[in-house]
Amino acid sequence: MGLTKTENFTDAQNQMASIAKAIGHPARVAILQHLLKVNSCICGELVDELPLAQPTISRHLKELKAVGILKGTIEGTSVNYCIDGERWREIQALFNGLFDTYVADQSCDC
Amino acid sequence: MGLTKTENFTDAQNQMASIAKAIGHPARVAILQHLLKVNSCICGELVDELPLAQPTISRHLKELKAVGILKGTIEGTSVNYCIDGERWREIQALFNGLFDTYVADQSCDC
DNA sequence: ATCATTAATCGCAATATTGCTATAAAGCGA
DNA sequence: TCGCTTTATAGCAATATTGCGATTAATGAT
Repeated sequence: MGLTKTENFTDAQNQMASIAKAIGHPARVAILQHLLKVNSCICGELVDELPLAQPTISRHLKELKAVGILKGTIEGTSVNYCIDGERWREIQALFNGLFDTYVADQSCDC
Repeated sequence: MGLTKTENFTDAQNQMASIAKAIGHPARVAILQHLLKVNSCICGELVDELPLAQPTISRHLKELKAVGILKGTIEGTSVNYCIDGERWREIQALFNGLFDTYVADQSCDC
């Protein structure tokens, strides 16, 4: 039905999924990479950088902001976007928490 | 249009996005967590574990397999699924490659 | 051979996502 | 004020995703 049954999963599982989903689009990966390189930039700069229309970029920014990865500060007529460092580290820890659960001697006959 | 313009992004960006997208569903997070706990299991076990129908679980497994996170081995009438350890570490490195690009003194006025 | 078990696939319906154009909203400068 | 710049939103069309029931395929057991 296109409708994820979020109510059947834990908050932690849903949160993990939301963040991964936010990163799960090449345009949003590109936005993150650009922000990592230049620290902060306005929407228009990304419009010049990426092959997508301005409203599309704006929407992708909104989604990254929704999961807390980005912060946006109004600065006159433009909006300054940057990565939320604290949240960034938090997310990294969240992912590594999952990754590190795999133990080297994990035995399986596959 | 629901159609991601993958051709406008780099292979690395698309790969990163595909993997994140695969993890970006609570059912798939739950599947990974279960596999991390029990090392390997068959589809039916996940059907008992998760509140989703068998065809739905099967589909989620397929998506995780598509990006290489899981391996499945036919074992009689059942299929044994487990995490591909090598790929798992590879993916962890890929994510940390992105996360670690953030430097602590990343200055921004947000 | 027949039946049971297990998993994958088909095909559907509902919802979500992506991208665009057109438009609004908000601030700045002349 | 009027226009310019910048970003967000509305609204649409196309495609993708999610989930299910029904079915198929494949193996193993009787």
